[in-house]
Amino acid sequence: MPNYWLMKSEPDVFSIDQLQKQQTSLWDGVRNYQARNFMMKDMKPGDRVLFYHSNAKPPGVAGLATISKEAVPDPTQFNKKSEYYDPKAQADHPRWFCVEVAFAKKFNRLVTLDEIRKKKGLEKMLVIQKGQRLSIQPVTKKDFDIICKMGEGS
DNA sequence: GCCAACGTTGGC
DNA sequence: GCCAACGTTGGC
Repeated sequence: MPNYWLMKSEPDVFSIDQLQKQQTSLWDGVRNYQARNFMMKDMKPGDRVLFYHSNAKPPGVAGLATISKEAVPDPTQFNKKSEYYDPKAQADHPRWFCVEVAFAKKFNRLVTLDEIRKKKGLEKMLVIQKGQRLSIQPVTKKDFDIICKMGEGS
């Protein structure tokens, strides 16, 4: 049975269109322990993902992805030239992990944060809770399905 | 660009 | 282990 997630990305940095172009991508650069733990411990291949565009105008869910590989050490933590370089990470003791995601589909229309706020039944989604800024969040199947329908509508 | 909310760091 | 200072997120 798959789990359901919402993963945030700033479209200026990495968008659903880029994922579609390259089909798969490591979800690297996550530097938050709670988000890391979701990837390390809870995500497994086949899990479904709402691809959320944050810091966008407007922000919202742009499409769907699927977890294609379980977590591996995030290579950017060892790369001194990367903005995600972490001097405290050691090769034999990595600190950060990332899963691989595969493109699934781009919605016909963006499901905006504003619509999610107003939609009956989605009141409990973490993404609309005040102060919630975790970049990877668990989602219920019910909420996942509602968002999918909204994204496929006209 | 502002800033509320939250996470992390580091001195003690 | 506390907590002030600082950094980041992300909507607006």
